[in-house]
Amino acid sequence: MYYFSLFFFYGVIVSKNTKLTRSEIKRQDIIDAACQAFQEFGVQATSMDKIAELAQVSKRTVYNHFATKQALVVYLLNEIRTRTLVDVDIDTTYDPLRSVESKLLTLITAEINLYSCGHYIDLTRMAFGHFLYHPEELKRELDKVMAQETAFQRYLRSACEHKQLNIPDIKFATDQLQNLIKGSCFWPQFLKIEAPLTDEQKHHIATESAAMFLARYNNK
Amino acid sequence: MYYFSLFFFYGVIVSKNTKLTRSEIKRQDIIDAACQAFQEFGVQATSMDKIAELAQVSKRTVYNHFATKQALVVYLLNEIRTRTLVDVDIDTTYDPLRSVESKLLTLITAEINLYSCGHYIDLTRMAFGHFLYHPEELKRELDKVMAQETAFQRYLRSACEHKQLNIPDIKFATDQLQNLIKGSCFWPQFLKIEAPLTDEQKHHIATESAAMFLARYNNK
DNA sequence: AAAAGTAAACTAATGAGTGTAGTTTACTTC
DNA sequence: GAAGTAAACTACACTCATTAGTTTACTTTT
Repeated sequence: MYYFSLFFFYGVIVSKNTKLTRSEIKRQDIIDAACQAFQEFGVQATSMDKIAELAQVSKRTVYNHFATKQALVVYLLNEIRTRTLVDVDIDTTYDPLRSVESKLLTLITAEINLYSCGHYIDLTRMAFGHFLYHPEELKRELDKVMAQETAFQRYLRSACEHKQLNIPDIKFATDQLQNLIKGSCFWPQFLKIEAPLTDEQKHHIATESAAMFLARYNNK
Repeated sequence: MYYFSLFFFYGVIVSKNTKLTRSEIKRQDIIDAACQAFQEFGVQATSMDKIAELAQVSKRTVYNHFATKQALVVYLLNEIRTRTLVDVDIDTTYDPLRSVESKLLTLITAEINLYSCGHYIDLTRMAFGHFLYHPEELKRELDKVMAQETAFQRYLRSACEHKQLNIPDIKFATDQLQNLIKGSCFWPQFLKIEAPLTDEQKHHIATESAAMFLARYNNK
């Protein structure tokens, strides 16, 4: 059972008082159960009866909290996304006191850690099961998640302006760098065909990605 | 309607006589309909009734040709795979008369074309919808498809032995190159979030992937 | 005549969502 | 601390739609 709960307590409620009402506990149980089941079996293959059973709650209670299955799915997608996007707000302007390589490594590592936190993968997996056959909706969902992409772009542009890098097409180069990282850190995890990366592996991928990128675009 | 039939005629039958029996025609209609529906809506969301309707065939006829829905799915996956793997049998030994860059471009282009042929994407999309929540089976299916991966590896090893490239970890470098290509040519197509690539785009990606790879590993 | 196709009605199971009558919980108020 | 109350929970029986797969009685193709 590789699942672990994404939801523990509502911060707000915990802060006012450690005690949760029964209703809140039940709601949480439902959300946990749905989260687990959707991720493990997919949205389609998970019935509301199954969720009720997993949550140890009557089916009627599930419907008291969420009017429809769709509502439950949408709630979860939004909830996980907002919890995932703990905005990786890294300074993206070129700093003459720091080597481009070092800065790039920091940015790459941040990205790898985002992919490794589990929630991000879980979110996209769930979204996929739900949206794989609705490309327009999928595109919309994914766009919301791709905020990080621009961090690279901003820094690369800044470094180019300071003549540290020589990149004819920044958008394209950003994609190349992203592809190097995602191919090793995101997709295999997404497909659950590769075990989670160790810290050494992450570090190796980060340094090698930076090395290849700089070999191509460094302004020597 | 972006679908186009993957199945037209059985080569064998066509060669003996241009005429197909009614049974064979019906069978083909069923296969075409299933193929289309599975790719468009997913296996789960496609009922046998729907397939019969699309194929303009009675439901019983569907069951005369395929005992169960599962049998139909398995048949299609195998059929598409064998049709897709028109083994890209490129020579992978280093040739002193040809630059590494040129040879690499040939290999990369072959790979991009494989991804662009449509069948490959359709196959993996269908396999995914079917196997996303059965990682072990998915892994097995994918492994069968990943024959091309070794072509790069063989050539890179050969070029290393001839001191043309300097690659400490060939498997890792192969993955890097694959990631550069797949990130632009496979995944966006797979997710149907990007229009098919034009020839210029393909060429651009091929040359830039080779350039980045050689910038890193060329033995200058 | 044999093989294959047909429509249509059928079974059995599943799953979303509802209605109901009775029970538990938490929070007053006496 | 006992009694009352409203909200939330429970079990369960129900509707309605869908879907895999079967059966039947009849027709068309080869």
